[in-house]
Amino acid sequence: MSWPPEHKSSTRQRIVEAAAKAYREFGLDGISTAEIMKRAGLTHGGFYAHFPSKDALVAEALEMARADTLSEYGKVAASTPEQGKLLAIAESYLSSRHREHPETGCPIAALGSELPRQNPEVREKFGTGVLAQFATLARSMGYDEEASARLAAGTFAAMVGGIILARALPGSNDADRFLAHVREFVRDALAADSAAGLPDDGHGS
Amino acid sequence: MSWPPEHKSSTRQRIVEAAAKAYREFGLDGISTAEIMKRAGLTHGGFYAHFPSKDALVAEALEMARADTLSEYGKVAASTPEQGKLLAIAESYLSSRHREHPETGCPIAALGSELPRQNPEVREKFGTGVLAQFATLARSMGYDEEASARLAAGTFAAMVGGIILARALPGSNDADRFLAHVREFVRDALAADSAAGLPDDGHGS
DNA sequence: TGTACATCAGTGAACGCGCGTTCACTGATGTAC
DNA sequence: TGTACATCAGTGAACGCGCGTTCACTGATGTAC
Repeated sequence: MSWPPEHKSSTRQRIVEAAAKAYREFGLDGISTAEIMKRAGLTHGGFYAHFPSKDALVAEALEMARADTLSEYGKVAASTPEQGKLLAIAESYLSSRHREHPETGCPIAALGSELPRQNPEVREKFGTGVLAQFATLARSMGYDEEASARLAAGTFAAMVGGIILARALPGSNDADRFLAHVREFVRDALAADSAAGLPDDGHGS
Repeated sequence: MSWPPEHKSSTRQRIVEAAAKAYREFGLDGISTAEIMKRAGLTHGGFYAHFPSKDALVAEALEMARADTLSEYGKVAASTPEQGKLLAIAESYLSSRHREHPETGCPIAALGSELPRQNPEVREKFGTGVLAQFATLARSMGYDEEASARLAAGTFAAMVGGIILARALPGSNDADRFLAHVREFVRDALAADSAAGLPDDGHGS
């Protein structure tokens, strides 16, 4: 053992971090392992000393990006009273800042439509993480189970779709106006629901 | 002029159709021009007699997919009374069938997160189309302008995000349950809003 | 304390392969006579 | 009506190029004495 044991693992960590950022910025097919290694301060030859394949790096990078995003919105939730957590997360997510910075934002918004085409390992790992994250989110909402699943699902969908659509629009003015409309929509939807009362699931129609 | 004039243009049409379907199924980087030509019943060499570059085909294929999707939901709207059009479109969009068939579905749901990374021509053309389509949708809703922009934006976001998330989840049971929750969320949101009255924009808080 | 050594993280050249693109050619078509 | 011809849609081989991956080598490190 000639190197400090933490040396290799910290290098590995640096590669995963570089990948998590670069994949969100350029897409899973938009940046090479060589370029990622370069961004981690290394040459491409050493890649396979750390990972068995590119797909293995993709899986780890997605996992890191997802966990980072979760913890970021966990902080938002922590500083908000019980009833307002979901709305606070949604408004923070549906921001111009998030729209402008995919590389540090939610990996589902940055890479969502590429996920179904990844190999089964990558897809299953990430999908399971998303599902668990979503269930945790829903349960912490303070509604009964059926109502929280509905509110969390709808809000989550509007968040992801809102950012993806805003990024697809040409011109930041239209994009920001669109985002503002989605925030208002979510705010009204959550307000209407909590006004309808908590014990009952407040289900209209 | 030795060939009937419509011959070349119908071949070209066949290529665009094959591309529109294949890109939605495999992604913009997931299928080669050679394979698309094969699916159109041709060999790859002839590609550049029809298009100046792959990007040109991408732009046309996205445009066709977008227009097709618009007209499909236009039919749904046409067979629904004024107040229910938006909800009818959303429920049809947020279906298991749509989740299972990206290749004939909405190109934003299939390719949304790849769009910001396309070249400016492709991005601008498609983004402008989406914006125009969205504006048309909003105006035909029968609400006042501000309210329709808000409802159309939020519903549109929930539609796109709902399908993308459902496709990212592992296992069709969880995916379909998620889609059902998003449909309920949208239904409640639209019902709450129309209950709040039309002349005023029904805007809470 | 200083030197020889074994380890192994990292280097850099090379490999197939598939891609977008190019181009000389082929052969089916409608036209001229 | 039949034949020679010009046109051009489509063919298929070839081209660079960048990618993921492999591998023989280098040189910085901690250890043994």
